[in-house]
Amino acid sequence: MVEYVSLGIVMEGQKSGYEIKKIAEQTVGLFFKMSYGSLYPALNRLVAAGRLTEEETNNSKNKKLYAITEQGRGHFLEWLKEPLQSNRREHLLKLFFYDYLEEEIRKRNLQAFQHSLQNGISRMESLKTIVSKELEQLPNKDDYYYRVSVMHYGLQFFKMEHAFFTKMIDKEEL
Amino acid sequence: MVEYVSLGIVMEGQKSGYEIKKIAEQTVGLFFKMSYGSLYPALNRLVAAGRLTEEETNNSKNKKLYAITEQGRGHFLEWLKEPLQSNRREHLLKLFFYDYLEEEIRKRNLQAFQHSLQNGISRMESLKTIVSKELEQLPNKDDYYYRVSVMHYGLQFFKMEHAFFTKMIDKEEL
DNA sequence: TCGAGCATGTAACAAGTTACATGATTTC
DNA sequence: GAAATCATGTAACTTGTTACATGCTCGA
Repeated sequence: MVEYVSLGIVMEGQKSGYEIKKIAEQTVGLFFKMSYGSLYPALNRLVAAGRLTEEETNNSKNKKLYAITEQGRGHFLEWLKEPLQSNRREHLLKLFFYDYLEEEIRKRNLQAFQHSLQNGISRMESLKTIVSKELEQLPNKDDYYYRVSVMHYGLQFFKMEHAFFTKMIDKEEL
Repeated sequence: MVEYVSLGIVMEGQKSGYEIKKIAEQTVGLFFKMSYGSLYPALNRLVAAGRLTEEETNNSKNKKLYAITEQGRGHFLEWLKEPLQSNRREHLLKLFFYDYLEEEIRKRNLQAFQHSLQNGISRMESLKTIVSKELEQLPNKDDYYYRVSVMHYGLQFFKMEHAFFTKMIDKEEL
């Protein structure tokens, strides 16, 4: 993940590791944290793989500037094209870079994800009905309030994402 | 995390590793995955630490039943008492077990979390104003649609959680 | 009898965090 | 001249996943 985010940020132009981290914090920081301990090794791997170039700036502060290569750009866009998946909020990370993606693929992926959300909503709704019935049979249903609440959370979550992605697809004013 | 979830599930009564995994999938599976590769070693660690007891059932299927000890119960409840944090959705995991927590601490923690959410909403709202103004200055603001969208996602997310936790605090019908 | 489900486990690997280590530059 | 910020890096550790390995039991 660190590698893709780094590539994505460098897509904008030459950056130092330090700058990459700052940008990540200020933009996707809400759902993605990167530490120097993972960033710097990642940058070195990306250089070794030919996806970034490293330029030493001889300003005595040991600052290095990273730029993306054609290969790196391709690699990043391949990743960006892949279907959106909710795993570890990767879908939000991808969404942040979605301006770089062609409209056609973008729309296809957004709609596919939207369908999976609709699916989730349906599944949660039937589960809710079943659980509610089972709960009615119990004399002490108050003892399961929080246990059951996480199911409701799931439903709210899916609905929120669904509403949000509907806006994305229609490119509504946010 | 696996350790706490395992303890939490065994709080209900004796279970095998296999059962623990199944229960986890069916309940908190939406936001928490556990693999056997992490579960079985975790159970052995918990036994070694005296938090679970292991009972061999000689049913030739090599099934083992785990039960929680007093120490394990205490350890689990200590964890549960700690302030709710959004990190890796730990707050949802805790919420699932919140029926085990005393009302006083529960209410205090829920309210504290609620305040942090309110804080998040405020921060996102001011950020939104600033970014909107900056965006108006640009001729090509459409090129930043998705980049900016994740900020709106953050706001929606906080609002959804806020609404949900309001219900939790008031113990409203879900 | 065959496949699904029950049942446990390990070893190699992946990804990231935390703490430590170092030093320059800018700002007050 | 002290503190904040810029700037990079490593080593040990944490936590978990994936793939593999093994075998029982029950129902169609």
